[in-house]
Amino acid sequence: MPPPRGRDAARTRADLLTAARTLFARDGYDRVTLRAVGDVVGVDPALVVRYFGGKAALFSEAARLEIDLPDLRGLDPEAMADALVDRFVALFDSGDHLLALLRTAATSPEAAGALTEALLDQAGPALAAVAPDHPEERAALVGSQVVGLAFARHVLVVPAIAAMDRDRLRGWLGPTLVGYLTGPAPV
Amino acid sequence: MPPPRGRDAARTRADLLTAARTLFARDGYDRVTLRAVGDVVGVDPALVVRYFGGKAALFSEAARLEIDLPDLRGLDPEAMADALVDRFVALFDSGDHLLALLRTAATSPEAAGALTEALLDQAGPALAAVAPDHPEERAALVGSQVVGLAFARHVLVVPAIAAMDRDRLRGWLGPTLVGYLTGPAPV
DNA sequence: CCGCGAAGTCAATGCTCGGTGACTTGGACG
DNA sequence: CGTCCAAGTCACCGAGCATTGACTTCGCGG
Repeated sequence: MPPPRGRDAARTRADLLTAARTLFARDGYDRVTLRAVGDVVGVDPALVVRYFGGKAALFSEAARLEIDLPDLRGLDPEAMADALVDRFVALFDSGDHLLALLRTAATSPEAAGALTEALLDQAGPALAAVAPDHPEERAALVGSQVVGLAFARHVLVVPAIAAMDRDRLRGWLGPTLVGYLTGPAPV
Repeated sequence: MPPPRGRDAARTRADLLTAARTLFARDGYDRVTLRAVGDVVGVDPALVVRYFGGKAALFSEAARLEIDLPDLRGLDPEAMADALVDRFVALFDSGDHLLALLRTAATSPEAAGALTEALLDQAGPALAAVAPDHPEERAALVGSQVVGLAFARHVLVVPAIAAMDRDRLRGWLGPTLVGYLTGPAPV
């Protein structure tokens, strides 16, 4: 049993935020109710709107994404593949931010914009830095495979993909991602 | 102006179905209302539940997916790549079934199951037929890239990807898909 | 021209949700 | 021990939704 919840606004706020993130990651924006968020923490739903201003604001704070790709320049292909897969897999295997954003992006243009922006503005430059040409296309293709993997693994839960450990993911996806980034462009 | 809607149940039903499919593809299950579906056709929402039994039944009829992959056996890699990309791109570039299912799968376990099942049971065997080993993993990886592409192109609308024509998609994705299917497996 | 069944309408019901504002309670501090 | 403000609660809107069942209207066959 956790210590019997003192009246600590900062702690309550933080608890609400992580509870919301978990629920958003599992159910998506529309199907999460402020009542449910409050229940998880054991607090009245009105507090949620008091602390965050409303459901939309709660979401945008809970789903803020930080991709933090390492510098890929100078890495040999193998190392680059490992770095990419490791970082992206960590992003959706541990941490609910990406999943919350992904689930919600499917039906909310704002969330879709936020996810696209995170992918393009945060991961984009690091990816483009090692692309010999067509940097936007290459970065976007990497993003598409990452998003597809996250979807298959956590939303669809395709058994063959959900069962892969990180090594296996590295083995399959590494070549694809590095190929998109540094391989030859079509015609 | 279309002919002033006679009282034709079959036609009304069909119109409702395609209207629903379009809306589901654009907004996802939760954000589509039976009122909206009725409005598109110019008919009372109660008719929708009369004809289909309810919103859930309407969706599952509207989003029924037929993937219809051609036989890939005996094709050289280039031809196989073209066949795969062409079919999958057609599936989400023209036709709302896949998009409706994809948008909804993000937040509905039933829709997620339906999409997974379509991918595995319909496309799976055709893909597995040309896989030298690990057929489930290979088919699932193809599926993950296809889903990611659909998501990036139609949900996120990443400019670099939304702008690609079919030839360019073939050039970028063909090698990846064929690589997943017939390339060497990791270690 | 009439009547009857199918096609479509209408109003109402019950539910859930986000958000609001007045209220109560806890605890730190003097 | 008492005061006082922040932390938390409570009851309550107003809106939107799917679904229901009784009603009305169209149009075809006789």
